[in-house]
Amino acid sequence: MKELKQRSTCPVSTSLDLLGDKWTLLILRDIVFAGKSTYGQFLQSAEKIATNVLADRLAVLEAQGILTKAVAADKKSKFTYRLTEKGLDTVPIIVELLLWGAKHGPTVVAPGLLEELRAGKDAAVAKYQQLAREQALT
Amino acid sequence: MKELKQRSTCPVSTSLDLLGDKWTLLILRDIVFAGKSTYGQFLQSAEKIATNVLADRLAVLEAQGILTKAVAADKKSKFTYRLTEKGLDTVPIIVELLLWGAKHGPTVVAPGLLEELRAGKDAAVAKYQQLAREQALT
DNA sequence: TATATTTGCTTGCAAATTGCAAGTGCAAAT
DNA sequence: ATTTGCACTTGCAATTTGCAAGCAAATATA
Repeated sequence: MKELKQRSTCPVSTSLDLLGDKWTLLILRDIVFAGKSTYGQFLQSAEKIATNVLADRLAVLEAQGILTKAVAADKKSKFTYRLTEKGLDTVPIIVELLLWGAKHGPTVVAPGLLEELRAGKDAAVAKYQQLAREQALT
Repeated sequence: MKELKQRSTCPVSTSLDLLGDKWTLLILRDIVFAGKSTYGQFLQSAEKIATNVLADRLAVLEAQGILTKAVAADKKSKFTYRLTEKGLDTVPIIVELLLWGAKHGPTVVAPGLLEELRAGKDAAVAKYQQLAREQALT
């Protein structure tokens, strides 16, 4: 089991110990905003994560209680990754990264999403968290 | 000049291309929440960043317009790093990381800060942004 | 004026992480 | 019985990180 080393007691630092890399939050983004849940789906994202890096991150995220791994409902040879409540609590972080990137970089955002977030951030965050919770039941 | 490679047009991904590592946001945290501004001060933080990594990150952040480098007011042999408006816009990201870390990890937070953030996130963000702006004038 | 110290880096090198390509094992479909 | 799909694992090269030391210019001290 890979233990996570904590560099300090600062909460920003502690969050970055787990989330501070180029891939982890993209996996969580895929679950929340793209409704993805399987290894194969994560591999298909535009950023092209390497297979070993994906496997490593999924293992760390599961070990840290950010997501759960379960046999898929339809196929026993397939796994379904879902966010825990701790994982759902990262949605505000992802949203702020999204807003910053959309404001300062050349990006493409799903139509309506920016407006929805700007109109009411808390409500939008709650909505996407709830959607992810409901998917976990199917 | 180190060019930043963009993995996709997703705004979350674009933000992580620049901010997605273990050190960059800690430097910004030090400026916003600890009032730091010099190379030597950044080196003294609890997380102990390596000198070459710090030099590299400061160069990237300056090149990307997140911070500005200027000769210090008191000493010509000293430099002062300050946030640009683009840099100040990362404060909400840092705040969300702080809140997540404080909720889910064993951390120590300055007394009153959590209460201040929970009482009114937007107002607190605006306050710390304004404080950083004012420091830039001294 | 000479010497020491402060400040902000740079350099060299070992260790760890990442990226790429290929391969493996198991379940399910054909 | 064989092939396909899915979830990884493995090997290896390239990049990034961490650590220790060194360096150069500006300032402080003797």
